[in-house]
Amino acid sequence: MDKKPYDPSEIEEKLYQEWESSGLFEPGEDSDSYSLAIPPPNVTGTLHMGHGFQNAIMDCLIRYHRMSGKNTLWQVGTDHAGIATEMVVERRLNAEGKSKESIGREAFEKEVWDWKKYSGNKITSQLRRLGSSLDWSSERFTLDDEYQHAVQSAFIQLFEDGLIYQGKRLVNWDPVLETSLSDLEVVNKDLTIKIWEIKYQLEDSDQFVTVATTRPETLLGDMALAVNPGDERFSHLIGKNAEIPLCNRLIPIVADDYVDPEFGTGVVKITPGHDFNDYELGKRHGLHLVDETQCGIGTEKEFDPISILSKAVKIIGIAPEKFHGMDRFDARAELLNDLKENDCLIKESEYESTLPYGDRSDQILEPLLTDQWYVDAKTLAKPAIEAVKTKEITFVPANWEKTYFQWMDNIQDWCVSRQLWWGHRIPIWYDENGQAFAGHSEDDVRAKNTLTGPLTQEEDVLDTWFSSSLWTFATLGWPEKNSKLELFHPTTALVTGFDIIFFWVARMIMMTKYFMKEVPFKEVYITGLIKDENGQKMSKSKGNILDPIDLIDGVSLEELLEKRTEGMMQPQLKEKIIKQTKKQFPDGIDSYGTDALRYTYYSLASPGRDINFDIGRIKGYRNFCNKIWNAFRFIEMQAVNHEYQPTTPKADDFSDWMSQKINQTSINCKTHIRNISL
RNA sequence: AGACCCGUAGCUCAGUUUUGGUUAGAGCGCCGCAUUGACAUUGCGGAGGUCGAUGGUUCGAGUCCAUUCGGGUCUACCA
Repeated sequence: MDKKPYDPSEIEEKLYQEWESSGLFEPGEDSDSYSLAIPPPNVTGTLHMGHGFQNAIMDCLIRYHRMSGKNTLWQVGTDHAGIATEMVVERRLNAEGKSKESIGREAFEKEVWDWKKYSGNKITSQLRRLGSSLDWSSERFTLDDEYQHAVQSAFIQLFEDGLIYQGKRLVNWDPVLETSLSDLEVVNKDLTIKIWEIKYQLEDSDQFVTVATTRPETLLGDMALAVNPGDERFSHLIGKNAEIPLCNRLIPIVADDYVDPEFGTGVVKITPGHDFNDYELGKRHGLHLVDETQCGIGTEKEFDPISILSKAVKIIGIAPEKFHGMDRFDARAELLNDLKENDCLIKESEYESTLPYGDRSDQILEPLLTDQWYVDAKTLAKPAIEAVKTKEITFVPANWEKTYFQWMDNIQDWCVSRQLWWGHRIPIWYDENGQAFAGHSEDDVRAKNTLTGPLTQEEDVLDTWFSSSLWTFATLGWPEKNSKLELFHPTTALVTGFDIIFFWVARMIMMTKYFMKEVPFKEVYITGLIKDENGQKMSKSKGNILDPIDLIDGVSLEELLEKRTEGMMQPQLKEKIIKQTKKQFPDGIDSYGTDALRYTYYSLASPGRDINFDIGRIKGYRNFCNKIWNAFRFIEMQAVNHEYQPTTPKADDFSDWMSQKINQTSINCKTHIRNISL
């Protein structure tokens, strides 16, 4: 017998391989089933503490039920993560002096697939290292042929049922990635920004009105001014025209309740092509261009917003020639200058407001008028709301239901098209007249609609979350009917973070209710966020990221520093991060083993609460593992030394007490696991 | 503007609903002692808490109610 203390790395990996190769994690045929679907991690990503935490919980649940005799399936798979992955590959191309446009769509897709192959195994090997007893025999990827077929089928059915439509509307536009984003991908940041007051001359008069704006360049696309109907200061102006400075265009002054007389100057410029509220107001008043020099009001049908920005957010269209081709912010500076020279700029001041940023690109977004595909979320939401109201699905902890309802009750149609190349290409073909037909392939579309003319396929791809909203049933082979789907759907529980309740959980419920007529899962366990020991969110820019694998296998200081500083968006933070890391982990991080890590997660887990991960805790649990290890070593040694032979159990006080304790412990475990209080 | 969460020992956290009930627990850290044959990733002992504050309900409140302070999150936002 060796004299060494507990050394987890030696035994854990070997044991996992034995488990996996023996088929222990694979499901059987028994109808008494229990199933979980893993929230699919980004295929090119790496595991973070949150993954570690959630997988530890899921593994506990699945192992408990497996050992209780249930037929278990823990579905594993990865997500293609459209924008995130496309960005990474694009950056790599740029580093080589290439761009995605220069190599073309097909070559680019191949690049991404290569990248996926290169980095895709990393995440799965990390999941194995965490000891997660996933069924690897049924691993799925959201861009597998079978999964693609499911996504297409879902899209086609929604299209044919009239729940997906194409529309020209304002979307949140990311000017760097040059794609639309859904409302959820917008991050509103609180900032101190500038606000300017600008003079608009009244028609046939030497009088003017003053308008406040934070985006003066949108003036080039103004279609009206608006005042509150009850505001006596301006009631005489309603119905009159004003001239946009520098633009030689007259715009009507309209009355609308949207205008708050208390705010700014009480007069608002209306730019329906570049602001969501203005768009709605413009629609109400039927704003449209009568000719180049005059905007008019009319019916809602006549509403025709104008856009003065291209997809690269450069000035175009009806704006004066001199601004054409200028970036939005350059145009702003230039325009302010011109306004000043023409005595049209009255005031510049600062005020607290918010600006929309892209969650991936971290750039200021621009509302832009484009053709996009939308899912009728309001219709799909109804059964999804019902499912939670009737307790077909329960949230743990229950207070998340409130958050869920709050969002679902006010849900907006979901923009699902993205102007990217990496993803599920929208299964739509257009005929010569631009009419859209849905189908699995060009042949399919032709056959179904008896079309003979030329067809062109839609260029856009689908929002990644569209495909992941089908996750629980698409992984089981839907739309083909099969025994697996029968056996394991709905899944029993979902374990995930609150940050994707809207992105994923809500949409899964909507889609699954629609296609399967049942819920995707019966219980949603919402975990808290793993933060650092000071309660700070773990993030690359703060340099406080911990890799669960490093806690398991240990890491040297050099490696840790390398990891925390590579590929940084803000290199100026590098020194600070190095200093702080050196201080916290002067000798790197010890190897603690998977069991100690998971035990730490369990001990810190409390439904719905964020976790401040304290490195001290894991040390304690490693020592606890060591204790158990040595206790067994001791027993083994004594058994050998004393040539112990098992005999029939004798009734005595001590063993009665022991078995009673063991029984009670087992009952406690059952209760706690049922309540997911680990 | 609305909704939600947190505040308990020096630090990180249990305990708070279902069920209010004697001296409020754990790990780490700290102090003291012990110990080289399962284990120093050790053993034994100890100090340390106005349970954020105020008021209320109650025989009894960390736990229930109201108010309030501090920290955080989400959703929606007016030029």
